[in-house]
Amino acid sequence: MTNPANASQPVRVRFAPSPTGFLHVGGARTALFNWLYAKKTGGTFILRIEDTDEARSTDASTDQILESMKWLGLDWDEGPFFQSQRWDIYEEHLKKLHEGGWIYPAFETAEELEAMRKAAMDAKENPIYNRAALKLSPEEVQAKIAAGESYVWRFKCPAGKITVPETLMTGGSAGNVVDSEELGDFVVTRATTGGGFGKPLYNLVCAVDDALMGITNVIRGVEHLSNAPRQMLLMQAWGYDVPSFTHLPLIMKNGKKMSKRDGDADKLFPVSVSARRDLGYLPEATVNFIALLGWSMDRENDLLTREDLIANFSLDGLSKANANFDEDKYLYINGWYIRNMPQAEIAERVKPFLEKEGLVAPERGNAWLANIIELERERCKLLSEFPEALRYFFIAPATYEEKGVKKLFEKDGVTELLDRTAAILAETHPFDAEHLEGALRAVAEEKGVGFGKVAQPIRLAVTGRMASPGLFEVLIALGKDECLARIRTAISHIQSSEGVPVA
RNA sequence: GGUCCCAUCGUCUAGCCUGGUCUAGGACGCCGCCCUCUCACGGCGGAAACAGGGGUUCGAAUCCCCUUGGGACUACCA
Repeated sequence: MTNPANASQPVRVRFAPSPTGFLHVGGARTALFNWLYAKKTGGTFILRIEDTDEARSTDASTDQILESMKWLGLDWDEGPFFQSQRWDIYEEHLKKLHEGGWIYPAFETAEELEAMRKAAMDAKENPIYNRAALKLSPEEVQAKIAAGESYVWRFKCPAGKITVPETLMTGGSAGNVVDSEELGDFVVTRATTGGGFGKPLYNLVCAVDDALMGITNVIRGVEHLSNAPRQMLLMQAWGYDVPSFTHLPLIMKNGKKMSKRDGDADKLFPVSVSARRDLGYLPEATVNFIALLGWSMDRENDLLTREDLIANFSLDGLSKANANFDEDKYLYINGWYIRNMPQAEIAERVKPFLEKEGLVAPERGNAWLANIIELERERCKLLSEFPEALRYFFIAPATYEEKGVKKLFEKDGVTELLDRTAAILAETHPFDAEHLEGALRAVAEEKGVGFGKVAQPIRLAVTGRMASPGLFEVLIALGKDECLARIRTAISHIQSSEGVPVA
């Protein structure tokens, strides 16, 4: 086996997305693992944009990928490099391949190839190219080119078994052993005419760049496993060192590979990083969660900081089995970060989500805002849940939870209770937790009921809900006047002939 | 169809390479209890897995083979 280039050199890894859509969580994990490996080893993380498919690549996509990487905190040391700006380099390499007799033109049309493939499959054979073009004499080739026939360049795979320096998907061997004849003479350029080379294709540009950029470890999704031997053959044809390869297991969703083709159709569970961000997932939670897809730090801990990840990441700790994208766990981890973030920090992050829903109260001030966010944070697992959770602090309830209305407002004596409580509240000075508790306990005692019997109707009257943070905190945040107004509104609803409006 | 990869609780996984310490550990989810003005948070406890079959061995989740299951690739995309 070829000596991997990473024997003792400093680590150089890369993330090489194609800008044909957004960065999805699978790509993010690939980027993260590369980034982590670089950080852990003190190596270099390179970003390369694989935009050789001019028909499908867009600048908007590149922008979105870069933005998502930044949001995740995956900063790169070199790049971004764009393959579309490196045509000359690939042309040079094509020339070398040609001079070395490694490539040859093949004239079959796509339709012919498709028919051959189908025939091979029907005959239960491996559908690889039959090398018909290789049997053409130089004169025949010249004649076809002169006649303006379209052709592609194919790489002539040498016979024999080759061992790709793969670290993970080895099938129990020292590397990934493949019979190069089963690879087929793969295509390295797009179709062209007139004797030139045509635009280079993925396997070629990837091999050139990985070699030229001095990549020591190619870490990418397992869907590229079968490309590794081809890229290795190419690198060897040029006389370059071959990096070591680590092919990551797939991230599955609903039993199949999670792909950007799945899109963000599912509004609750989109696959793009940017849509997750808009839903209120945190970058630290996202990084933590995707790191756990195919890797684990130890047998105990799942809540990992970026520092934990860097300090403990290792290619040896990688799992080979495909990982299922567990939404529940993602949500749990996100909630954990929301709960454990510094107070000022969480307030800053929630603010834009509130503003987007028009929930602003400049007259209350920033301290008040931070306070109410603090009150609800343990009930929210996504930043986008805050607007609904905090709505009653900004707007008096127009409706009341139906279950609560039945259970609390339709009970005998509730108006008296509410009325009495309002009266006591009105006399409570100062309006703080200590005095509030004294006041409400006094009402409970006076009525001969448990404390909850007093607290619950008040909560429903003031928030419209059955559940909320501690009642005193809510009342204080709202202020005495607002509380009294809401209680009176509730009473009038209960007494009105139309009944209480329910949600 | 061909080639290749993979296989521990429902899910993410530890353990597997270097067989015995595994009556298989943790986490999410689920259930129960506690805390409690509700919800949530938190605490405690519970149910829950080595895909099946053959070997090798004194001994296998760990090594080998087969079966089954899942997946990827099979483009003049990346």
